[in-house]
This record gives sequence, structure tokens and C-alpha cells, in this order.
Amino acid sequence: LAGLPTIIENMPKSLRPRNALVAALVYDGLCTFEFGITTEIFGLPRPEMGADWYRFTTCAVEPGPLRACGGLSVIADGTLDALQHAGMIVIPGWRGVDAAVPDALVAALIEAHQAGARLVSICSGVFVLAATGLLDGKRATTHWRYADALRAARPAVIVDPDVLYVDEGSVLTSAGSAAGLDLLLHIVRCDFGAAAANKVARRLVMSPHREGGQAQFIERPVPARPGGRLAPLLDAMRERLERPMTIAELARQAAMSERTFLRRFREMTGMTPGAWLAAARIETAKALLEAGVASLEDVALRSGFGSAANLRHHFRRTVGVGPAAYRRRLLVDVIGENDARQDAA
DNA sequence: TTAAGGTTCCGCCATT
DNA sequence: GCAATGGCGGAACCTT
Repeated sequence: LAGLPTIIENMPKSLRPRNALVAALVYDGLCTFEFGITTEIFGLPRPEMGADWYRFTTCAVEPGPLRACGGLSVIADGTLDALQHAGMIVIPGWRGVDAAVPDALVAALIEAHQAGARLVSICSGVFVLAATGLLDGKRATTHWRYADALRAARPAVIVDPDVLYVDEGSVLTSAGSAAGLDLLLHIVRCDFGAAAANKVARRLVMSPHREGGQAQFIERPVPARPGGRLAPLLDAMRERLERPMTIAELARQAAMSERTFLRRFREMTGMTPGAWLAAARIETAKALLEAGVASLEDVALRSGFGSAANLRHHFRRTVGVGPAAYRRRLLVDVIGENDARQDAA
């Protein structure tokens, strides 16, 4: 990543945001976490990203100091009038799924959208976006708990509760709270390329791209008696993924027969032990590849796949590309653009 | 990529 | 009578 500033400097204009000003909405009952991640991605000084990086401002929906979750008071930079200058408007979680959206806010968002602004909602912020009518006929997502409420509030919106975010071009929506980070990183990836998104993700100490949808985070009923017995074993399995584990050994540790262990495991996790181990090992392998571990044999041994051939087999089947291709893809988007332009020159 | 041996998973049924 | 458990056998999958 040493050459990142140069790469960004030479980046084609099509990859750059047309208008770098990001405006975050602030209102009474503001969700502090979602406002915070918006600030973290777009509001922190990042001189290493070059002069074209986002500029950040906040716009108050209502006058005066506003209350945010956690007892904070917030004074915004400007009012709704400032939205007309923004290239992107971020709407953190709204104060309630049934809370009315002020007419002035709806009008300001529609006007900004017509002027070319991208509208981005996190979690229940989608209810503000839906009120504008700009989501009608489009796919959108929100926290899985609010999916039915969104369908009821705006039947014309195609609600997909099983994804982390939906990009419909000029309107983008994300699932609950932390999925907002995935959407904001996706926006950075679209605007500045994969290497820039990876760099921001690394500074956040998070994965640059999470696979899978919300279903994996929806609570499953856990049987009170046997489920509790397996929880320590799952922790132990996570801590020694690099070692081979047999069903017989795991069942013995859980003090159950193999047959009962398989039943209890599926009830608790929704997966078989083999599938659970494979998924956990794939995530470990991805982290090792992203961290720059050199040989695939080493990645395979440290993630528990035993051999590079076995790692390739599972990785390709789960992720869709081989581990080497996955590692290359972390940088190829931006560097490839740069190389192609140099070739053309 | 393929093949073969080993392992896992699950339906079924008997037992507790 | 019901629910939980455990063994068996075969198909599917994994590993080398």
C-alpha cells in the first residue's frame, strides 16, 4: 500500500466522488453509534488519502441543541439549507419507526437528490428515506427487526431483510447499526477503490468486506438445558481451529454420544460441526491472507485446513475464488485501474 | 482433476 | 404416552 497516495492521485475521475461534501443529518433522538461511524469514515482527517478525500458537515433537522442517545447534546454545523451543497447525505437511525418525518426534511432531501446528491440510510434511517418516496419500486434494507414495519409503512419499497446493505445507485440503505460500517466502506470502495477501502478498514481494525447477510445475526432460540453445555466448547473450538478435531473427540468433551452431540450442535448453531468449522476456518484464512501471510501452505496450516490443496478446495467453494486470487483482488481494483491507464498512455 | 479410503451426517428405531 | 438419548447403516462429503 506504500504507493497508495500516488495511486489515488492518478485515479481516473470516474472513480472519484463528483461532490466530496458529505452531510450527516442530526436530529433530536439522534442515534449516537450510527452518527459516530459516519463521522469515523467521512469526518476524520485522512491526509494520506489525498486532497480529493471527503469533506464533512452536519445538518440539523431542528433548531437548538439536540439530544442524542446517551445523554449527549449536539450542535450541528448548519441547517437543512446546507443539504443542497452536499454530494452525499447520510441519515443515521431515525428516532422511531412510527415517528413522523418533518415535511421540511422530506422536501430538502428530494431537492438535494434532484441536484445529484446520493442519499444513504443506516438502520431505521430508512424510514426517513422511504418517506421521500425515492425508494418506491427499489430494493432497500433495514434492521431485520424493522423489516415488517418498513413494508407496512411503504408497501412500494422492495424490502430485503437478508442483506447487509443495498446499493441502488443514488439511494443506498444498510441493515442494523454495525452494517452501516459495511455500507460506508462499500461507498469508499466505489469512490476510491479497494485499496483505499482496505486502508480505512484496517484503521478501524475491521474486515474490509463481510460476507453473508443478516440471517446469520438473527437470534435463534437456544434450548436452555443442552445449549448452555455447548457454549464453552464452541469457544474452545474457536481458539484451536488450527488443530484437527473429530466428532468423537468433540462429543467426548461435551459428555454426549456422537449422535446427541450432532443434534445439540445443530439446534444451537443451525449448522453441522463440519460446516461450522469450515466457515470459521475460512474466516481465519481470509484474515491471514489480508494480513499478508506469505505462503498458502502456511495459511492452510494456521487456519486448520492442513494443506494448500484442501484450503483451495474449501475457499473456492465458499468464497467463489481461490485464496491466491482473493489476495490479489484486495489490491487489483485500484492498481489495475492505474496499470491500465499507464498502458494506454 | 481424479480416485479411493476415511469421516461426517442423518433417518430410523430401540431404549431409557 | 412422551421426550430425550444412543446405536446402526447408508449416502454424502472430505481429505489426501
